Amino acid sequence: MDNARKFDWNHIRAFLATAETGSLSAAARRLDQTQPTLSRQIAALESDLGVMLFERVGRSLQMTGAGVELLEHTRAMGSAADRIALAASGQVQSIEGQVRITASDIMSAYVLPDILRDIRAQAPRLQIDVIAANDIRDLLRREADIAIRHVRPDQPDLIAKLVQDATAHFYASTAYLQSNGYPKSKGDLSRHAFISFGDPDRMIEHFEPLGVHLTRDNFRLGSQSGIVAWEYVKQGFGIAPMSHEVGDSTPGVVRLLPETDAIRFPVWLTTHRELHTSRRIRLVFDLLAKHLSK
Amino acid sequence: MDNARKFDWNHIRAFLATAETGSLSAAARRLDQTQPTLSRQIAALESDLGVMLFERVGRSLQMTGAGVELLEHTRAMGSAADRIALAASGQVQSIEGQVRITASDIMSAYVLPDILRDIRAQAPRLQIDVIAANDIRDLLRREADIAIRHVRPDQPDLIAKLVQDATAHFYASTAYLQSNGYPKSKGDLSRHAFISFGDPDRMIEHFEPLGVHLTRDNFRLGSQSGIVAWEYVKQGFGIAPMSHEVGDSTPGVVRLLPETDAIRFPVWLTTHRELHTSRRIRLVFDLLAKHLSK
DNA sequence: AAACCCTTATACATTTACGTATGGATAATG
DNA sequence: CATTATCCATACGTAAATGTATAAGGGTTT
Repeated sequence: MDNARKFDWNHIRAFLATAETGSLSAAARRLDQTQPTLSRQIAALESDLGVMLFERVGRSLQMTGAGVELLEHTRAMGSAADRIALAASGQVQSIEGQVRITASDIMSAYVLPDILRDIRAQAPRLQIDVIAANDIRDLLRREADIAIRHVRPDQPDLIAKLVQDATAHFYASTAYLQSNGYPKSKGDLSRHAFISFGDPDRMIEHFEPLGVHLTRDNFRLGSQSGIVAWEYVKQGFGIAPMSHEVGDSTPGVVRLLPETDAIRFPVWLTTHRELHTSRRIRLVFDLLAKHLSK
Repeated sequence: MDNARKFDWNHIRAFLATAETGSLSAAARRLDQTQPTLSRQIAALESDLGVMLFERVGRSLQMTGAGVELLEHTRAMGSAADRIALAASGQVQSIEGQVRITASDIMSAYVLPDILRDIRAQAPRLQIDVIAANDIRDLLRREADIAIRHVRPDQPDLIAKLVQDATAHFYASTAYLQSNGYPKSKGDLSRHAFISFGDPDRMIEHFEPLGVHLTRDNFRLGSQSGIVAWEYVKQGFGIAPMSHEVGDSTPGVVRLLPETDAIRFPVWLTTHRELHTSRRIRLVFDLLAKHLSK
């Protein structure tokens, strides 16, 4: 019947790459896939079309007459795909307007820059406003378009996506540790100085279930600004928790109790319903999701 | 970067079908897929390209300007795919030569016809010889090109593929059952007349582990030909095992002890190494594998 | 205005495809 | 002639895509 009319279009791409490079292994490298995958895809395509495309003669492949016959149309398909990519890229680059992102000051300063670089590359005409704030802004009142938060939003009108299950550890500067000693266990932490982000009482009750028992006496210095507090940690004033992504890449600061279980916190990407209609918000949302999901 | 240059080509087909039919559900029906699959594929394509293709407005989708822009190139890609299918179909139809298939006489008579019809439709110039034989032919001596067997071949030079784990049951004609009574349990079978395929002793020892205890006295009639023996069953001479595929589609014959576990036997498709180089053998082998795998 | 039909989006279980590791085979190299 | 390197095919565990079931949102009809 019209059995041959349903084949996997990706297999055509595999055939094209194999024909142009001359081997399955080279095609796999070009397509960022593995050689067994290409091997199976070509075999499946041959089976679907009912035609042999290559003769396996020792180590190298030789294209059959049928393969040559199909190659021309395959090239046409490939160039159409290239034109789609090109046109889409042009559409993206023409996107303009404003998108406001709100995130914690820590994330705004230390995590977002790499992502913003990619956004800039893809849509140079877009204007991004980063609202660095540790209190939660109201998306429904359009104080921002996209929010990066660590709690799930309660309003059902918002679109929320859990993009990461991040981990945090305790960090301190080497200078601090040389003066005050290295804590060997969770119990040792109670004798150390901590830097608070925001309300110390909330930090105390947050660490309690983890087996880290602190009191207000441990918090002699702090700031509502995460960046400022982290600066105090770098300067050797004490210990503070930090996401491993930021902590591990800060020079002069080391992770404490590395064998202890990490502190886990979720990362939620939130936006209002306009995501479904606005190209620019959609673009930024997708790129944020891609990068934050690692 | 050139992020948009790597997208799933099948998603382009999904976009094309959605654009031409006007809805995800209709596109899913055209492509023999489900609506959630299409929904995800379009969403993934939009994310990969960084462009919104449709606006979700109530029940119907409306294409965006970006979608219209890409549609033209998408059509080009689709028509190239159609030309590939057409050219491949032409290549298949031009395949000619002889292919010899060996199988049991039962399978040759009752199972192969439907498959042969498909082979004929795809490659009308192919000459198929079916060697109906219940003894095993030697493929290495080229007595046949492809063998359908119920045991795994021992020669390592052969290519073997397990295509099915078939099931068989006991069958008898309604006329026989009205005269001799319906067996209610495996034990009842010992009091009935059986028709033998080939050697009765081998059948006896084959049924022993299944809890069906027979002696030579149960076999008063038989034939080395499966078709002839099955004819005797239809004529009411006794009981015989038969694959459910054949048994269930034979009028006037019913399955005994339906709640009893089925008799299981494997179906192996075997060919010589020429499979890798011969288009016609490859074609027939793949079609047999497709149909026999259900 | 209520009921219905058709649409799209989400949650979960299953199937499918993929990557890693390995074996076999052939051509190029010392 | 042995050795190395490169290529393709197969086996198996894992990750991704698919299908089923279900909910929710709009139009259309009664």
